[in-house]
Amino acid sequence: MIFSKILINWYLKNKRDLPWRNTTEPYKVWLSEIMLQQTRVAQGMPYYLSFLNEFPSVFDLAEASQEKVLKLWQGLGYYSRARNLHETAKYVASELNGKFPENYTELKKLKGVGDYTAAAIASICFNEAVPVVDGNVYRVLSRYFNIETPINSGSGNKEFKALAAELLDKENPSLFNQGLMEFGALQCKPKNPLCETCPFNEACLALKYDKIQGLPVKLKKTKVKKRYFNYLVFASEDNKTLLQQRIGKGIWEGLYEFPLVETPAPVEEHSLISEEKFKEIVGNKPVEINIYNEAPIVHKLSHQHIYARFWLVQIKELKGKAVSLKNIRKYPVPVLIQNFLEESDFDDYC
DNA sequence: AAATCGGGGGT
DNA sequence: ACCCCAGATTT
Repeated sequence: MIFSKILINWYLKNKRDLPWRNTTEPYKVWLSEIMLQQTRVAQGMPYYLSFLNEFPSVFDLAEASQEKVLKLWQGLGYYSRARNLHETAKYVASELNGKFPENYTELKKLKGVGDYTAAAIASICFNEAVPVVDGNVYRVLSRYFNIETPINSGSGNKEFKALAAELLDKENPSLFNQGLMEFGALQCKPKNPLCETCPFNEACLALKYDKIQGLPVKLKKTKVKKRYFNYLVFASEDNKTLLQQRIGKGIWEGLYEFPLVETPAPVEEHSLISEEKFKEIVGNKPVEINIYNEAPIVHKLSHQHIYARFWLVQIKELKGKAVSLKNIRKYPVPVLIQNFLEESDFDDYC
């Protein structure tokens, strides 16, 4: 039997019942695809549901503040997705009268919509015969055809996309694409794939040559950097603190955090208070600071390990943009800060 | 082509 | 510890 036929039969029998599969509304499919980029279904699911609940249409999302969008996105990671999501919603609502583009080429022009996502939306919503190539597709095809081209190389992407396009069932692109991804997620898993019950186990070349473990081939991992964060947690007598929004290119752009003194190495109090950044934040008047966590909290991200220590700064009065502690929950913050707030009950003071 | 951007789960 | 996840964007 032909590849696509077997695949679609497998899919119809084994697919999970997921909320974004009960619709072809571009808004809902787009939302799910953005959220699921580099994100497991189980992790993205509650965010998908809360976003749809809060923003039933693209107009609702467009009208929201960026802070509200980021707050709802908090904990999902890759926050540029949320910023691009919001920007695209505003564009679709105001420039396209709320109607998403209806083909791959036009979809790809939207911010945050790349090769994969444009193909996914085009095929699922509009039955356009364009192949999706995500992590699942790389794995399934590399194994079935015993392809050793690194999947994260320029030629690799082209090769797998061409292969997927060739295999694609042009009559059923939606079923085929979703089937191929679902098959990778449930059957042809990265570790311990279910080859015994696999409908392709007689044709799969990787299984034949006992190369399941070694495929797909992926090039190097970039080295993990270590960073040392010293957060200054102010607390005034009228229950206010200082938060600042991260700006610029780096991590957590747009999220809020306590005033930060980053140092190239771990520091103790005497070194910390002599840092220029510390003086800039605290000012000239001497203040008493107390370490909250002697042992740094290690916050591990895929490309950097952050060693964070929190310093409590009791102060009489905070001027300017001080944040009332009872409002602190409204701000979008990194998980590192969220964890501190929960552990310390810092926001329960008042 | 390589680096950057999160957080969580599986092994 | 390392890898992976319905990748996109910038350098």
